[in-house]
Amino acid sequence: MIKKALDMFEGKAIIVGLDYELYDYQAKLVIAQASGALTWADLWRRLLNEPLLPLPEDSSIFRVIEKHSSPLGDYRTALIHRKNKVDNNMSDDNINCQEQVSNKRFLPNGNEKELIKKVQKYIRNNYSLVRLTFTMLDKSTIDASKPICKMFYDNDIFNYETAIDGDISYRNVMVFNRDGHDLIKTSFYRPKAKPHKKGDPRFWPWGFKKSIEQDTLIYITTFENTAVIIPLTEPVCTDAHLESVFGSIISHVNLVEELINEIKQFSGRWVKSCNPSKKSPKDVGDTLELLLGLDINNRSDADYKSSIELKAKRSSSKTADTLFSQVPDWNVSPIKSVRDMMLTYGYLSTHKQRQGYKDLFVTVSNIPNPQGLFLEVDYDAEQVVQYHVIGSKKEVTAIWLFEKLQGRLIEKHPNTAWIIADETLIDGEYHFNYNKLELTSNPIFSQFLSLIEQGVVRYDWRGGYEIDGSGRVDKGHAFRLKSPKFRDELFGEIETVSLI
DNA sequence: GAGCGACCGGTAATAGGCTT
DNA sequence: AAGCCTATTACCGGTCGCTC
Repeated sequence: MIKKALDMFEGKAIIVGLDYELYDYQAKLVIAQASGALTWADLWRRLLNEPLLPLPEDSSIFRVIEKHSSPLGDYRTALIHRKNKVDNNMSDDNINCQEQVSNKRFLPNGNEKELIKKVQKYIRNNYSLVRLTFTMLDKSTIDASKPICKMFYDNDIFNYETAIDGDISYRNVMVFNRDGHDLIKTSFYRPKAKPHKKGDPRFWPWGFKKSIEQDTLIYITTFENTAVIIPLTEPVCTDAHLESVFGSIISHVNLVEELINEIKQFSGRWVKSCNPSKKSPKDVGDTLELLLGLDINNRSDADYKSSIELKAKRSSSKTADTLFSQVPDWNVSPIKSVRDMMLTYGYLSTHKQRQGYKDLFVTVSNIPNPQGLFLEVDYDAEQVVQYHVIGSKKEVTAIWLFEKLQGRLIEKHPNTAWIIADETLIDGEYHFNYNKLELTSNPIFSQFLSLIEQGVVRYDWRGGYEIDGSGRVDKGHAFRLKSPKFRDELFGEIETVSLI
C-alpha cells in the first residue's frame, strides 16, 4: 500500500523532473515540498501515517519551483539547477517553450537587469520587483508582498498591520515616467475579505494604467520616506531622470584611488608571504594587510580607514566569500550559547587533537543539512531563524534579528575590495602576486534576505567544544556567500580593476 | 568542474575570581 | 576598591577533498 503510494509520488517526480529540467533528487524535493513535507524522506514518513495523501496539484508544484527561482537572475538556486544545455537534446521542445514563457513572467530579462544596475548606482535602499500582469491593470491593484509591506512600514509610508479592512488611505508616491517623475496620489488598503481573515494588502497609484503597459517590470523602493516606483523601461529609467531625483552618483572615488595606488606599490610582482615557510589559508589576507601597514585585526568594521573592507583570495580559490561572522541573538534563541549549540547538535570529533570534543563544522542553508539544520526568513517577526528537523518534528534553535544582521552587513561592507593574488614558491618560501581587484559597494539588505531564502547566502558553524572540559576551537561562525559569482546579486554593480 | 561538508590559522574584548 | 590574571567568547583571515 505504502509502496504503491510512494511509487505514485515518484512517478510524478519523474514527470516534473523532465518538465522542469531537474535532477531526480531535486524533482523529488519539489514534490515533497509541494505536498507539505520538508524532504523526500519526510514525505515518506508522512505516507506511513497517511497513505492516501493526494498527489500535489500542479499549481503548488509550480509555486515551489517559483519560490526557489531567483527574482534577480535567470539561474536556479541550490535546490534547482539548470541542466547543461548539452544534455537537453532529448527534452520536448514544446514543454521547454512553455516553461520558458512561464518563468520569464517573473524574472528580469537582460535589458531589465541592466536597468536595475543603473538604478542602483543612484539609490541603494531596499527594493522589490513586481511584474505588472493583466489582472493587476484590469483590477487596478498591486499586491503588497511581505517585503513590500515591511519596506513601507520601515519608512513610515504605510502600516498595513493597523489598517482596517475596507478603509482606503492615500499617500503621494513618486512615479517615474517618460518625462521624469510625478508625485501621484496612491491608495493603500486592505480590501474587505471573509470574516476572520485579513484582506491582502494592496496599493495602486491613480492613473497608473494610462502610463504603463502590461508586463512591465517595476522597481519599488523608498527615498526620504516616500515610496518610489520606477518602471524598468528604456525611455523611463534614464540617468537624467534618476539624477534629477537622487542627485549625482555618490562615490568614494578618492579613497578607492588612494587604496589602488597603495596596492600598486607592490602589485604585479612577487612579494614574500608574512609566514613564508608554511602555507596557511589566512596568509594571503594577512600579508596584504601587512603590506598596507594595517594591523592584523579582528575588528568588526571595515579594514581600510573604516571605509573599505579588504578581502584577499588566491586566484586558484573558488570558495565561498565570508560576509561577516555573527553568532545568533542568544537572549531570544532557545539555544543559549555556541557551546550549547555544539554540544546539542555537534558530532563527535574525528580530529586527532580533539578527542572527546563535539565538533560542528557545517553549512546551514535553506534546506536541511545532515544535522537537520536549516534557515528560514521570517519577515513578520523580522528574524532569520535556524530550525532543526527530525522526521516531521521541526523546532527553532537559534535566531538572528534583522536589525543586527542589517547593521553588521552595512558596517562591514560599505565598500569592499576583493583582491586576487597568485601564489608561488620561490626558494622554499611562499610569495604572493596581487594583481586584480573587484570593487563592490553598499550591499542591499532585502537582497541578503532573499539570498538566504534561495540558499545562496548560508551560515557556517565553525567550531567545537570538549564535552566535559573547557577545550574549544572557534574559527568564527559566519554568514557566507556560496560563490563569488553571486556577488552582483548582493551588491549590484561590480567594478573590476587591473593592478598591473 | 562545481557543489558541499568539513576543516585550517589566528587576535581582541570581556567577565569574573583572586590578590593586594 | 583597584588591579591583575585567566578563562571564555566573539570576531578576524581563509581552504581542502570527495562526490556527482
